[in-house]
Amino acid sequence: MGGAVNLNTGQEGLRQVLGELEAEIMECMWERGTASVRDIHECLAERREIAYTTVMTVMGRLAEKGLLSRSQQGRAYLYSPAETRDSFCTGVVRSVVEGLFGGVNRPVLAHFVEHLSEEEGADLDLLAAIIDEKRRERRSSLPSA
Amino acid sequence: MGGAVNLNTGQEGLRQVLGELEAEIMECMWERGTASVRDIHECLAERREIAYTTVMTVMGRLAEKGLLSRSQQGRAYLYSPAETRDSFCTGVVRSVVEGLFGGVNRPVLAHFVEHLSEEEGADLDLLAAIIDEKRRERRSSLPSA
DNA sequence: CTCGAATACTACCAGTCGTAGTAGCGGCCC
DNA sequence: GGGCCGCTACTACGACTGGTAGTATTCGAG
Repeated sequence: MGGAVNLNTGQEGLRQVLGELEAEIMECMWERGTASVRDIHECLAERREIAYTTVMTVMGRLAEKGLLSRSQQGRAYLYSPAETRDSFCTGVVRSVVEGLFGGVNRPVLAHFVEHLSEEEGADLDLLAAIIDEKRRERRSSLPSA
Repeated sequence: MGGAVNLNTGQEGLRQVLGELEAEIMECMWERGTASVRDIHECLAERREIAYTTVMTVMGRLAEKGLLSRSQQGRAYLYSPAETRDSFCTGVVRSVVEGLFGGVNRPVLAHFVEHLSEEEGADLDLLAAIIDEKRRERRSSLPSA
């Protein structure tokens, strides 16, 4: 799956759904893929003072929430993100849209295209091209189901 | 501006950004356009028991947050939504997307089309049609800039 | 067996939200 | 004019979430 969108905005955006520290930690985790509490603590400690146990607690909560998965590794746990950043963000947006508009469907998309185009009008053509491509792609990869 | 999307999902979705009661109240407000605390209280009281002052407090908070605006009307305040429901929801999604991906731009849209199409594949054609229409519309409404 | 690293448990504080009581203010009716 | 009524402002509190961190416990290595 094309992880094409890697506009790493810092954790500003994650803050919509996560706490400050949680976002920061997830950002670290996505950068590394897999890490121990120690690793993340060291990573954060470079920038600011923070207790090891604080990091541990939050990572635990993150795991509870299903954002991180962990596997016992002898003495320590090894954590890894349950989803890619990309996938996670997409999921967040999806769930917001779903909640707000009752699903991602034609009227919603239409609505969005309309509103987006008011400000990012120029992208409309590009978007059309992309969709066209996807459609063709799809059509050829699904023989006739 | 076409307020075309009126899929009233109840306040499920608003809950992503507002509290339960806040969402419920906003829903009422959007239905009525303008109302006093009394009005909203009566509206809610039909469905459940709730103190007048509770409604007042929350409406006050909503006004503080800028979701409602109010104007003194002799003895009482008259509240009205600062934005339409549609506009509000769109704004929420936009801000989420912006925060998460750093703006609504081509790669993000592309990304979305890609992901959405994985599950709502059928909508792809419709979406394409809509965009096409918008493009044509735009082209004809903008003589030549 | 003992030490040390890592985790688990627990706690505390701040902020938000739902909930609501009480006080105060301004008109209206008598 | 005075008192009552309705409305607002202020205040409060409990639940929950997130940041922060201390203490207890556990488990492997030496």
